[in-house]
Amino acid sequence: MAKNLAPDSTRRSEKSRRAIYDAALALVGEVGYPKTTIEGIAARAGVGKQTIYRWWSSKAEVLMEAFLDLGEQVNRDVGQEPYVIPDTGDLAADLKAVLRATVDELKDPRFEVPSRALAAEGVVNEQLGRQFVAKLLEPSLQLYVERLRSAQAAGDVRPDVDPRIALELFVSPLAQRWLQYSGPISHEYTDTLVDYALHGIAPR
Amino acid sequence: MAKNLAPDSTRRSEKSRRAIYDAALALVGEVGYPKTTIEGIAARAGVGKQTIYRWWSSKAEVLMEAFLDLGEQVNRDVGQEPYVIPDTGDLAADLKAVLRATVDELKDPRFEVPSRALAAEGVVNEQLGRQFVAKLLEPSLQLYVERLRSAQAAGDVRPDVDPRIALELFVSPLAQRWLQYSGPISHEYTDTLVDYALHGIAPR
Amino acid sequence: MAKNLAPDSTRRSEKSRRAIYDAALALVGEVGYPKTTIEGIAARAGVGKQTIYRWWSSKAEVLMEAFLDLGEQVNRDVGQEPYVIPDTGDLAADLKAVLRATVDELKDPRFEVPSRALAAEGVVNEQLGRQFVAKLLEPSLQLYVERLRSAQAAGDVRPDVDPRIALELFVSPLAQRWLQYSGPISHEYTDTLVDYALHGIAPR
Amino acid sequence: MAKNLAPDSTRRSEKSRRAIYDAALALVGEVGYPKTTIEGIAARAGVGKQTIYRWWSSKAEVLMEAFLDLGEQVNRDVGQEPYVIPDTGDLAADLKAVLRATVDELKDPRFEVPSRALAAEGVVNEQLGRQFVAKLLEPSLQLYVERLRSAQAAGDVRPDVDPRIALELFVSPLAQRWLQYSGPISHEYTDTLVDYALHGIAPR
DNA sequence: CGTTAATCGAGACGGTACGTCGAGTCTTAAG
DNA sequence: CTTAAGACTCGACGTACCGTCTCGATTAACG
Repeated sequence: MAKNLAPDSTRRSEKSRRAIYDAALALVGEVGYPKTTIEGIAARAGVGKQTIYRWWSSKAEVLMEAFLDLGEQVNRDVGQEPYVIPDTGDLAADLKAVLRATVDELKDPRFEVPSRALAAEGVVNEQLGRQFVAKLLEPSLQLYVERLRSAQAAGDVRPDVDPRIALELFVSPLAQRWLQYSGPISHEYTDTLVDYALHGIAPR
Repeated sequence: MAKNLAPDSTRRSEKSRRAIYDAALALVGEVGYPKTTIEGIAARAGVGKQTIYRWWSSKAEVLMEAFLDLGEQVNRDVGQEPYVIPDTGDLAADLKAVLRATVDELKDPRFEVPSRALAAEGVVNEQLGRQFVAKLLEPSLQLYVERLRSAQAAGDVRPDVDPRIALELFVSPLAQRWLQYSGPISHEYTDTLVDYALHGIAPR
Repeated sequence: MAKNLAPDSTRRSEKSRRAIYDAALALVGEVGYPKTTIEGIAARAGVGKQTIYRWWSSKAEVLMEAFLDLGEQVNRDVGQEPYVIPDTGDLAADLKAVLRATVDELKDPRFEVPSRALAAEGVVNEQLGRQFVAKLLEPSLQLYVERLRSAQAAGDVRPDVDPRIALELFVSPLAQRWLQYSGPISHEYTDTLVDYALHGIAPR
Repeated sequence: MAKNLAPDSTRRSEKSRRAIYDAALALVGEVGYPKTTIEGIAARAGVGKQTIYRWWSSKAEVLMEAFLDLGEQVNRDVGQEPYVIPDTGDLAADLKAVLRATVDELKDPRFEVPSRALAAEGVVNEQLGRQFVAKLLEPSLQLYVERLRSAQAAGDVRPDVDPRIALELFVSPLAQRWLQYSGPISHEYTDTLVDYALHGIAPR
């Protein structure tokens, strides 16, 4: 009997999956996350509702995969390197450059709506939140860890500093302002963050 | 004609308002935000749905006010000062103390569920997000601004530093870890943040 | 104690009563009986809801009184005689004339909507139905009874015939066709009814 | 697009339909028509409200079909002939017999409440009223038409009489008394109606 | 002829039902 | 066995009215 466990993924329709991803992202972009419904995604994708329920367990999960897929797709298109932090030897300049790029990306509506949607869901749904962090946030943060390690090797960062924590000094403020609308975001702002973070706010 | 705008707030039932606040907070605590419904709040409060719709325009708004009210209530009970940052002259120690208290509060389930709910809604609903910031977040942050200004006067913080930005160096990382489950939260962690923020991560 | 019983009718506002009658009839005419609401009547009459509930116990009752009042008003305007059945000595002609007038009245939209509303309510609400009959229907039927009695005296109707039943032979068919849309209504039709009723359908 | 028109009736759940008919009739019988609600029918039938709204557009329509179905069901149970008017050759006796049976039926509460409900709704809602007549009333009246035609052939009714009108002489008075509570209903009463109708009220 | 108690307009209140939407499950027919 | 389609039960939505209940602000009978 035991019929309901584990659909056979070898028989899965690739076309439907693509259509679902596309529909989900399009709808979230057009009407926002709360008004995006499974029913709506199915209709837009020309797919039965069951096809969605068979492979995903929630709207958030669909969107998460769609978003991840979008990322991979973009990466495949652009080149293989997902995106890296430059290492010119000038730590401050490198960090400022990356953060400026991040500021621009955060303001790109193509990414903004689904990112917010996922982030918001993650705040309230711990499981999804951890997934979001593991699959989307942490990989990016690891790039900073690496850059900071390299800076430690070059003597530009104190050796006793924990890079995973240090990076939060400039990344988290930006993240918070964006997430919570707690302040304006600009290149000057992130430049200032880098300066403060590198040298502290206490007088030398 | 124009009859539907602005109910007469002088005739508002205080008892109903209280009951609605209580029910909303209780339900959010018990079943979580998404499963908290207007219908449920009304039923629990022993109130007609219309009485909620008359005075609030969304579940989020109800919860926001309920939460604000809870804060005020607690403040009234405890004493008049909402809560302040000590100024012992030792900036690092003062900040560490407050942040440790914040860590504890963030883990208190009484506040955690509704806070998350509101924060999450604010991520996705800009209007509410800005309200959340203005009414709940910014007032707290202003306390840090004041403490940092005092530290600048005492020569413990460089005079060219913008306190509103500087405070984010230690507040935002904690906020992000809490909001996004992007890392563990502990007293050691916040102590470290203060140290890094005050003196920077670059060698002197 | 006993405060709620019997409002003091000497203090009753005549202006409000008139306004309520007018509003009720206007609304029933405009939107039909089911969409006519107490709230709507009150708003239209510029009257508090309580003023309606104080003096009437249901929508149907308001409408009934409004309709009765309308009748009296019309009678007052036209002349004192409500309306009578002529007695020219020619029974068939007299009945045909009255029924032709009735046909015309039934088609007058000014009376049709509220009459139907009341009649319908009376079908389902026995108390109101009996009131409707007693106050509106029976007085009219009594006129036929009198005319038939006079005809019996003149030898135009068999003396053993019960006039109260006899009148139904021509009145009820018209009433049913009108009430139930069970057939078209015309002067020819009522003429035929009178002929059949007077002489029967069996051959002599 | 155009998705909302015409649900696929081949996939309709027969079980739900039956349950809805049963619930509707039961509720109308128990609490009366005005207190019978779609919500109540759905709950009683163990059915989603949408399933009702999908297939019917109003409470009246549901009840109408339920009532029609009840009739068919009864007919199926009893025998194939719906019910006929006897033709013993004695027209008066035959009519009296049928009308006596009708009187009894009109007093049977099993039929009375829903019949009144439908009739009342039909008074005020022309579309439904005509449906009521077409599906329920007229078929019964046709039986009288046929019996009268047969009587005409036998020379018991004048050949120039229109049977469709003639039947109203005895049917409509009964109908009106029942519908409007305008008089008592009894076997003697209907007998009298038949006598009057057949021979007229004028002396021979 | 003021007093005062009831009625008045207004509308907030606790409720019930409305008709709609979407969730997630289940069934059917086609491939 | 998966798929598109969509009917099903369920529950919440936000709205409309119900009938009850305060509120001042008029009134109108009577003291």
